[in-house]
Amino acid sequence: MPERGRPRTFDRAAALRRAMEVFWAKGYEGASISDLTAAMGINSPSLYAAFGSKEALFLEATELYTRVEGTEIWSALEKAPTARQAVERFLRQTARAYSQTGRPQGCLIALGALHQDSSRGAICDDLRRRRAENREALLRRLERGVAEGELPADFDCGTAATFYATVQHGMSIQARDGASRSALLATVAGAMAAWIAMADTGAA
Amino acid sequence: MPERGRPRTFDRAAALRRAMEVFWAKGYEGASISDLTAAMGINSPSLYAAFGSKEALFLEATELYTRVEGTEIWSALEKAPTARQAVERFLRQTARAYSQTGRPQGCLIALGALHQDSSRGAICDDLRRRRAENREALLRRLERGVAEGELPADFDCGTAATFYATVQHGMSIQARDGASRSALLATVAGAMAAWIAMADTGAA
DNA sequence: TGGATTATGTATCGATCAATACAGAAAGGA
DNA sequence: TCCTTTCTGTATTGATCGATACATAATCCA
Repeated sequence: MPERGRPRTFDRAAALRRAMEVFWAKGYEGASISDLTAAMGINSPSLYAAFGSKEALFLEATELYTRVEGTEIWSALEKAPTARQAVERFLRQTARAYSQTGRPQGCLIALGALHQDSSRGAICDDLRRRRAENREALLRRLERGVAEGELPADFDCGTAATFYATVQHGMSIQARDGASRSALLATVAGAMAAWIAMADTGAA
Repeated sequence: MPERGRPRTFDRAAALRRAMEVFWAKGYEGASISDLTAAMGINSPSLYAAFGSKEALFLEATELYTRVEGTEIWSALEKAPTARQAVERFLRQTARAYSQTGRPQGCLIALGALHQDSSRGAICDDLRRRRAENREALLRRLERGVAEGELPADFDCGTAATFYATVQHGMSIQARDGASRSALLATVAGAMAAWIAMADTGAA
C-alpha cells in the first residue's frame, strides 16, 4: 500500500527526537508549541497532522526516551551476573547518562511533569507508571538474587527496590543542579554502601 | 509611623501562606495568577500591590516554606546528640513531612521549579541555592561528628552529605507518586543502612 | 489529464497568561 | 471639611498559549 497524497517533507522520526529533547530540557508545561516547532523545523499544522496533539507528542517522546536512553541504563540490570553488580552498574550508568554533555541533565521520566494539577492528568499518569515499572524491574532483579542464593532469604527486596529507585530519582535533581559526574558517582558510592548492611541483616 | 491611606483589608501573612500552598502543589509555572488570587481571596491588583510580582511572591513563599516547613525537618540535625542520630532523625522527619495528609506531597524547594529555561532564571537559582545550603548543613553536621570523634578521621563527609541530600530529593518525587509514609520510611531504612559501611571504611 | 488525497505555509482562532489603568472607597493629616 | 495617600474591584492590556481554517502544492489512481 503506497502512500497517497502529498508526501511528508520532513523526517518524522528525526522531528520526534528533537521534540523529545525539548521536553527533556523544559518539561511538558515548559515546552511550548513554538519551542517544539522551532526545534523540529516544521510549522504547527505539520506537528498536529503528524502527532495529533501536544499531549500525544509527549507520550511518543517518552516512549522514545524509554526505548533509547532508558535501555542504556536498564540493560545493565539484566546483563550483570549478580544482583549487586546489576544494581551498581545500573546506578553507574545512571550517573553517566545524567551527566552527558550536550544533552539535558537528569531524566525525562523523573522530571518531565511532576505537578499533577496543572499538567494534563494523562501525562503525569504515564510518567508515574513508567517510574513504577522501573522500581518493578529493580524488584525483579533483587528477587532473582534471592532465588539464586546470592541474597539471604529474608532480604527485603521491596525496601531495597524502593530505596534504589528513590536514589535514582534524587540523582535527576542533583544532575539538574549541575552536579558533575564524580558528584553523581559519590551518590552511587553512598547507595552501594547500603548494600552490605541490607544484605547482611535482611534490610537493616 | 502609623500607616497612611486606606488600610489593607486582607491578612498579608495568611495570603502568603495560601500562595505558598499553591506554589507547593503546582510549582512555579503551574501556578497561575488566577490560581493564586483565588486561593488568597484577593484580586490581582491587591496581589501586585502587596507582593510586587509573581516572581517576588514565589521568593517570599519559598522563604516562608524554609522558615516553617524547613525548620521542622532541619532542626533535628542540630539537636540530635550524634551525627548518626541527626541524619536518621532528619530523614525520618522528611518522611513524615512529605506524607502529611492535607498538604502537598514532597518539597517545594525540591520540586518548585526544575526547568531552568522556561521559568525565570532567578527562581531556579534561588531554589538551587537553598538546596545547596541543605547539603552544606548536612556536611557541617557530619564534620562535627568527625571532630568529636564519633566518625573516623577519613570519613568522607562530602560524599555522605551529597548522598543523603540526594536521597531526600528522591523522596520528594517518591512522595509525589503517592508513596505512603511507610514506603518513605523504607527509603530511610535503606539510606541508614549505608551509614555503617561508610563509617567503617571511610566512605565505602 | 483530471479527481481524490494528503501535506504545507500563512494567518488566525478563542482562551489564558502575567500585569495594569482607572475610578471609587477608606483611612490620616491639615 | 478638604487633600493626600493607599487599597479595592472592574475591566482590560498586549503577549502567548494550544490548536485550526483555508488556500495551495504535491503525490497517487483512474
